[in-house]
Amino acid sequence: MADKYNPQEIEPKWQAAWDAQGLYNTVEDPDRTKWYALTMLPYPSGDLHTGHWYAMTPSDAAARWRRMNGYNVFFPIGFDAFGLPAENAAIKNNVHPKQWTYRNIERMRGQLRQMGAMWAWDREAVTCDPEFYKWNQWFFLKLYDMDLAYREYAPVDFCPTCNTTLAREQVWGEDRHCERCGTPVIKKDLEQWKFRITAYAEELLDGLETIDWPERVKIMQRNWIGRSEGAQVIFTTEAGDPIEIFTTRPDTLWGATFMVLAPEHPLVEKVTTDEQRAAVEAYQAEAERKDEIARTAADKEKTGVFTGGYAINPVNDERIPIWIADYVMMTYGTGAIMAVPAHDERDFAFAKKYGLEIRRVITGPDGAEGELEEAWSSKYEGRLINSGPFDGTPVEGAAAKVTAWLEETGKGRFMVNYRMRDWLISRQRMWGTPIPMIHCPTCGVVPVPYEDLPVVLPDDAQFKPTGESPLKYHEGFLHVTCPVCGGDAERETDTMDTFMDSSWYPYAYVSPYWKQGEKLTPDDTPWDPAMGEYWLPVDQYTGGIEHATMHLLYVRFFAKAVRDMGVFDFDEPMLRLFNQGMILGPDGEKMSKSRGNVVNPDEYVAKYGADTVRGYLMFIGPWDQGGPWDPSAIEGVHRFLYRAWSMVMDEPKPERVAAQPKAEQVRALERKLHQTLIKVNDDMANFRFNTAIAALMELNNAMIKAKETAVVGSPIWEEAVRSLVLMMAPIFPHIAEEMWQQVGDSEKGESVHLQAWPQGDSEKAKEYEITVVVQVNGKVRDKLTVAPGTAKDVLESQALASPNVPKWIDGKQVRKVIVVPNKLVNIVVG
RNA sequence: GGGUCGGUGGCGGAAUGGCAGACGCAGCGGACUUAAAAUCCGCCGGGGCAACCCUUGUGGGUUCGAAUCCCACCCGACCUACCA
Repeated sequence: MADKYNPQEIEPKWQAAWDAQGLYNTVEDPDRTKWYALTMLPYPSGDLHTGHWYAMTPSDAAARWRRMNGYNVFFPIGFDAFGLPAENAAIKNNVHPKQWTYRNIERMRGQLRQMGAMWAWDREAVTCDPEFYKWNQWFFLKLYDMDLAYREYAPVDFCPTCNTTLAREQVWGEDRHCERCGTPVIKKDLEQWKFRITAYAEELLDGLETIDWPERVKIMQRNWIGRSEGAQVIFTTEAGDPIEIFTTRPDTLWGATFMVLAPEHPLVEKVTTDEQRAAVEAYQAEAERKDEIARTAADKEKTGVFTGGYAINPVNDERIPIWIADYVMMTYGTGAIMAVPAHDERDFAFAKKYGLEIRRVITGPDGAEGELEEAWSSKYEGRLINSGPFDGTPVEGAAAKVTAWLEETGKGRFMVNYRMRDWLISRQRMWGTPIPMIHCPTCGVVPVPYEDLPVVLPDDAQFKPTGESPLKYHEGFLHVTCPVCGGDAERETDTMDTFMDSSWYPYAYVSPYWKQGEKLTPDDTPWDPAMGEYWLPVDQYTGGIEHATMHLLYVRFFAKAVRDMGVFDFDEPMLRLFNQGMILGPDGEKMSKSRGNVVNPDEYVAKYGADTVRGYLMFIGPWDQGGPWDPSAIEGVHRFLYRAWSMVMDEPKPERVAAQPKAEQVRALERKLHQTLIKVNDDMANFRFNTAIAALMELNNAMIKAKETAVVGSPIWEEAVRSLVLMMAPIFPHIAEEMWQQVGDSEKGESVHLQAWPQGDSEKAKEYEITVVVQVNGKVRDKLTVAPGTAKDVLESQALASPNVPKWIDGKQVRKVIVVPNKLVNIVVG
């Protein structure tokens, strides 16, 4: 008897041995096909939780499987180390965020090692290291040079709890709350830095066609970008000020009976008459307040106020009233609309409520021209009426004709509008990358010269309990001489959104902290170009879907911008994406401290070992589905490892080894083995770990039985044992390594993780006899055991002659017999 | 309101047009043990003595045959929301 399976002993042993051998160190080998496998980098919160295990260990198994299949696999790790929790902890406990962060990172490195993953620790990167974030600043300057970074005074979303502005993507839900803390955001007018992501809107849309990403994510990104085609038309106020509008229905221009501006629209003040001013200002105040107190979409009752002003419709020179209403958003389109109540549901409701004119300009499908009960908005049925030169035009295609006419007459033009806004990257917090800009009283806003990078965060910052950035009060940080005129100036105190870090970290990993301590120039590259050339782009990315319209959009934008800087020449940063689901508490709810359903993986690792925890997480169900953690079900995986261990490690009984096995017993094991090899390989390639493990369990069960027969003395037994161990290696790296040292014979001493993945042989996997079902009218009545490939007519006659069939067809007429070779015979009687 | 995904034993799930319930958990019976745990062997959707019958959210349809395809509905999860 060999020793019992003892994960607590073998796991640390192998982790140390792999480290010592440098088994997972990165080697750029031009003779081997590279595979860049990446899992979203963790935030160093201080503890690796079950969610991390669920995201990372299956990624590791997939990466290991690739490696055994001959790829040179790069599987790096690092830390997304900037962000609010560090700062909040600093305020609470009076430690510098840097100390807090690095302490957490140290702890999490240890926990990550316990996973037994093939991390490329030699390429680790920590985003709060100045040698990392100096490149954020370098990128910022490059984007500024390219006019892709700019500063704008505009209303922005501000979280009063986090004390900072947020990107549109970080504002969630009906009540427009902060993604991080849940506080409803408020609007503030601020001078803020933005990245011109909208410049790439079209490309971001088109690029989706070229990448192998989940359809769900693509749909979310498409919706987020929100492309719509229409026309820009310029109305004018009576005073002659232009009011630009965007419409997807230029064919309804003659039906515009009023205009609506967003309450915040800059022209409101000017068009409002004295009589209406009080009402308008009251409404504006109300609308602003509505932003502050969660404006729910539940009450859809439309409200608005007449400004007293009028606009001229350029197509027919009609004078129409201008209203303001909060159903028009300042953040979409131009913040102003032409209202066509007859053909737009919202305008219809508004017109009804305030008694405004509803003028029909499109007939019904039956030619109806009468009064409407509700808005008629079909783009395909009906003809234009009351529309000047376009009377009688079928509505299908009318929009294009009107647009052409608008262009000819100079009243408007074709326009594509996007819902997506530019990326607001300014944050008013301290623990982030300082934006490398200087405010000079004489020269204005001036970039920090490249050679002066990095602008480093001070180590002695004093934190305010309010969360207000200490940078604003830090004399040493603040004061600077203007690089242009040499006069006294101040540094920008805003820092960058941490999504900046995650937008390029995949490239940083190929040669982290490259050019350490060196002065930077605009012609630098943020990583070793040779390394980048070999490893980039990422072949397989894995992570949660919650980033669909944030990180996963930014990272694509950034790739296009970096390409246009000339740093690399590909268009998409990640060729394949897989989104895992979410691991839930035993109660089926999201794990949270307040619910008290948090499962601590360290506890289970201590009890069962990392291999069991890895395997259990992969066994729960399909990886993209997630699911609840069942504390008793983990026993099943542990038992499997225990049984596999004694099956492989314990000597078989000598009398069984000496005996002569029956040929069919040998073939049965060979068949099962090759069926498993084919199945597991296919499952691993497609992230179907749950069924791969089930297949390994089946093989193990079959081998436990076979071990009690003379099959153990035949060569197929050795092959099966070795193959099982090899197939287990990606999911269960430690136990597989330990077992391999016993069964690996010729390769003895060499790691199981350096072995080639065993190949299944479909000939050997073939069944030599199969069961064919005999049905009468679709119900199973008997079964035949035949050789595969038995001819149709033979099957048919055997089926008709099978013992249990006659009583079902007696007295009835056989109308049809359906024979599916190797599957079934269905006798249709009636 | 719109979009996406899902609904299969007591539970997690397998099967994507051809024997529903692989694999595992829980449960039940047995062996070992003074006993228990662990381990091992067996049973395990429901009804019925049996022959058989019923069973994949509900109702319809296509098909020789449907968990799987189509239509309608119900329920749940996630995303999104006055998008002009």
